[in-house]
Amino acid sequence: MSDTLSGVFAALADPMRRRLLDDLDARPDGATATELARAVPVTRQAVVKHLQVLVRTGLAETRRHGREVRYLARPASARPAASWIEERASAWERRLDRLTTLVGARAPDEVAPGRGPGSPPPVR
Amino acid sequence: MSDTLSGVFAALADPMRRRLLDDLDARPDGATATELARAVPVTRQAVVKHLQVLVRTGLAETRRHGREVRYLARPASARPAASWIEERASAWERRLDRLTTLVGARAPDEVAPGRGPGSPPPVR
DNA sequence: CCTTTGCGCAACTGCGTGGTTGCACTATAC
DNA sequence: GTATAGTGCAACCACGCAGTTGCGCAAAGG
Repeated sequence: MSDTLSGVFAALADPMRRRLLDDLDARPDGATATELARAVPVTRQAVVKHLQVLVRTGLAETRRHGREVRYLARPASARPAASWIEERASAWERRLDRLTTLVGARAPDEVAPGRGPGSPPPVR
Repeated sequence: MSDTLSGVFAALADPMRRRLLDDLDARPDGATATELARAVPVTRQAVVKHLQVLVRTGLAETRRHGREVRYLARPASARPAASWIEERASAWERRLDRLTTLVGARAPDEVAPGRGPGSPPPVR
């Protein structure tokens, strides 16, 4: 999972982590692990681990104030993940459109020149 | 993890699964597990398991033709996940905007959306 | 008929990880 | 000073999962 995309997806796959991220997102000046742990049915240590995952994937960052460590949300780091999904989904929809227009045109011989080089659309 | 959002995120967290999804996405009429397994350095069984995960989360569907089972991509099922991210990211940016205007408008050249995680805005 | 090919099921292993407990350390409060 | 949170580190356990191997079975193709 050294790949950053996998990291983001994996981080967001855990409901607890999404919950913490939301909690963090609601506090403009962040929160400490112990604060967050009070609102959640797990140990502070567990919360810390989750926060470390978020930090490691860039979804959160830390800032020290005296002896306490405040965590801040950085949801923008998840944008590439959202883009990945969106690319596939829209590509699929484009293909669907092409297909339906093709069927509607009911003329296999006047098929439009495929997209790009190397990938002709052999509808089989 | 019975929650569907977690399922989608978890499914996409695996590079192999994303790879298979892309491979599937490239074939308009789907592909069988054995076909996909030929292009990938793992067993057919492993591919089948991955495909089952994709089906279970709605990211793919199956269709039987005779004795073979073709898998089709359904990337649109991941849209809710993308939306989840996008909501948080944009909310965070709104908050940032509010903050910067509050601090004093002399700021940042750009707070525009759509950049990678590598260049965090100058939150100071 | 028999052979081949592809699918499905089950068991097993290795590893990552969510969660816990316990303890040591350090900065604040009294 | 002492007491009191708050943080960090480490060991440990349970569970899930990616991946493998092995086998059985059904559908095509001779």
